[in-house]
Amino acid sequence: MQRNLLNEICRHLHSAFGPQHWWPGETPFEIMVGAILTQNTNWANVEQAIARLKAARLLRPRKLAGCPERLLARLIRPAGYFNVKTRRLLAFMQWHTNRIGTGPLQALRKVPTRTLRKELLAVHGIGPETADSILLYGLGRRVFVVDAYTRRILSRHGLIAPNTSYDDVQQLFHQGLPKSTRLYNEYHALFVRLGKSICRPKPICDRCPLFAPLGPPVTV
DNA sequence: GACCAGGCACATC
DNA sequence: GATGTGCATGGT
Repeated sequence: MQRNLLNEICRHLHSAFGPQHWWPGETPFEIMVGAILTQNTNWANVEQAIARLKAARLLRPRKLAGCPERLLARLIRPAGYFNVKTRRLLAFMQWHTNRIGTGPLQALRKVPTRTLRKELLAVHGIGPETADSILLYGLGRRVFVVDAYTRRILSRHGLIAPNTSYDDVQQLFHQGLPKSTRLYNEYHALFVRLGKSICRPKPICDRCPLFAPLGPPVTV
């Protein structure tokens, strides 16, 4: 792919859709929990689960870490896969307790992103997309999140092969975009925005705004 | 009733 | 290494 084509696409998406203000969440901890709950799940369902956790006053590290499995499963039920996600959340809480505890996130400042990513990927139920969502949106690290929409859109337009690996797609973004956490945040959200509007798994998106003329450059 | 949604682990070949 | 399958709810 041409080096600056990706950048142009992202800028065009921004001019078409505007800023997305991601990730929806009041605290980094809520964002991290949401990243696990949203696995293969509609965000509206996740919101219900998060609201139930909040109502139960469990959306805080110490409380969630000590929450009995059955109660947690009952509360996150609207998010689907509730038994699976209960185990994943509690596995994540073990990492969170060991690494962060109830202290300030500032304490993580000196830990390299590479190290944190490796640790997260070792947690049961956390794969590359979830790890990168936690790193980017929860911890403010400069990693691009590659999700199903991003891969689908790029592959539909012949910009990548359908079976391109997660890490290879991520590399394209890391190499093709200015190295900016803010841009990575905004551009990933924009790919999801575009994907939600027109790029479903089955129908081919022949009205994709990516094919519209590029607008003027936009400062993000 | 069918399809879809901001994945991942595990079994099997 | 590649492919298939289970996990589950709620909205359209």
